[in-house]
Amino acid sequence: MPNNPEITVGQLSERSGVAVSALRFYESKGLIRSRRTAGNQRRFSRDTLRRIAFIRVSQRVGIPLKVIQDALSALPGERTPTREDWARLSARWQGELDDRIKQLERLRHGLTECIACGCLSLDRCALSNPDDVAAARGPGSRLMVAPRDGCAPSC
Amino acid sequence: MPNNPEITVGQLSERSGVAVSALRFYESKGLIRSRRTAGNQRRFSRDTLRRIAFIRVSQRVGIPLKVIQDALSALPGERTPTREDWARLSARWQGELDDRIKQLERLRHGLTECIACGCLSLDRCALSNPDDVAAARGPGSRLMVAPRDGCAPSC
DNA sequence: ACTTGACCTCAAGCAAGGTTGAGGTTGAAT
DNA sequence: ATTCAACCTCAACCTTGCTTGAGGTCAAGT
Repeated sequence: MPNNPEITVGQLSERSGVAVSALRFYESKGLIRSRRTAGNQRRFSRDTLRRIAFIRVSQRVGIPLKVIQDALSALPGERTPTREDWARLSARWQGELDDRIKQLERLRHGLTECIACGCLSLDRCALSNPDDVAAARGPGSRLMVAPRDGCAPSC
Repeated sequence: MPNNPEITVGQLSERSGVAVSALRFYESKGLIRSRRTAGNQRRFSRDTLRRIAFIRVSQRVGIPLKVIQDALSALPGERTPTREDWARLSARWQGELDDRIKQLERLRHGLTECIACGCLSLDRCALSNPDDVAAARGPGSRLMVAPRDGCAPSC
């Protein structure tokens, strides 16, 4: 009883704060996995909680499930992921997070500068960058938030 | 010709980089408005470009269209919005942006700390805050990103 | 007059990320 | 032995944020 390694979907839901329906959905998408009992009920290993933590964190940053799934597929799968496995994974994510934060900061900066001078216009300040996190994927670079800072001279 | 104040939906699309269908969609949602010609075609005033810039910027930060629409409804509507109108609006948004950035930073920090020690677990580090921008709405407060920083002692 | 491209409406479809409900089983406790 | 919450599947539905297509009009050039 001290370390029963398996939990039910309900327990997983309770512990993670994620609805049972969502958990089943995640499983259907391959984000988490489970063993089945003789009676066809799901049993999750406890490290699934970590996976879910990772999923929710990633979602909050705006990463789509598919991409999260790709990332998670880098984890071992058979053996329980080690601390290092997680560390490697999250290191990658920290890069994404950093990028995202920088983007937001540029945005905020741009908003300050450009609105202060009244030129909140797309063609000049290029505040509207169509991409976020997904940016890592495509080869085609889209117009970025102002190479030089602000939109100073033209406004 | 120097200052024809009105543009067609196609021109608006071209200048903003937003698809015509999306522009019509925005109009249907009340995010932008247009006058109609005798022949029932849309004509937009040029400051619509600013609105669209604002919309796209806001979307990038993860704000849903409804909320953006609420914000935009604070703009005059009859008279063309002045610089100050925009400034007021964007000041509000900067607050949101700041919050969002802070959240991300807490996240990154949490990711560093908690993963370094191998305890990426929901119940301890509470990295999984279900809400973002939407947080302003619900009365029920969900578990927040660590009151104290990190997950130090328990890990 | 006629062609052509840009415009119009309205309905349907799509993708993501789930939730809801019907109808049926399991399993732990009484 | 029975009960009853918790589990199962599968299909349908929901919201957001658009796109696509059918069927029709408008306006400018030849």
